[in-house]
Amino acid sequence: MADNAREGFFGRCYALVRQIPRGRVSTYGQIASMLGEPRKSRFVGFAMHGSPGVAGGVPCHRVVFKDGTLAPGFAFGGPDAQRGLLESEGVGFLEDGRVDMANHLWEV
DNA sequence: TTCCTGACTTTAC
DNA sequence: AGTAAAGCCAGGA
Repeated sequence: MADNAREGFFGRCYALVRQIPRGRVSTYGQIASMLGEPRKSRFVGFAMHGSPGVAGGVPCHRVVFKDGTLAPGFAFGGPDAQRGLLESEGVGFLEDGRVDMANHLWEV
């Protein structure tokens, strides 16, 4: 299906995030880098905001900060919900409340 | 139609 | 090593 940049940079973000397997997470910068634009990290997250949602095939909850932390309170209703979703997928968390990217960072 | 803001990251001093 | 500033594109008002 031509989900290839159908909506500009946003569409590309959705397509890429959509390829993130269950139990795996990725970072905004990582995704932006995959798109070939490591400078557009902001829009990756912004694209998630305009994303159709998890039901739309865009698991924005699998996208976290480069530090492994979650959104401060812009997404889903709180990082708690995001944490719950990730844990439900088998993603481990650190004592600091960060995602265990060391073993769950999505790599192509 | 124009201006501003926005889930971030990187580089520079 | 830590702090500060800059940069990117798109959508909404």
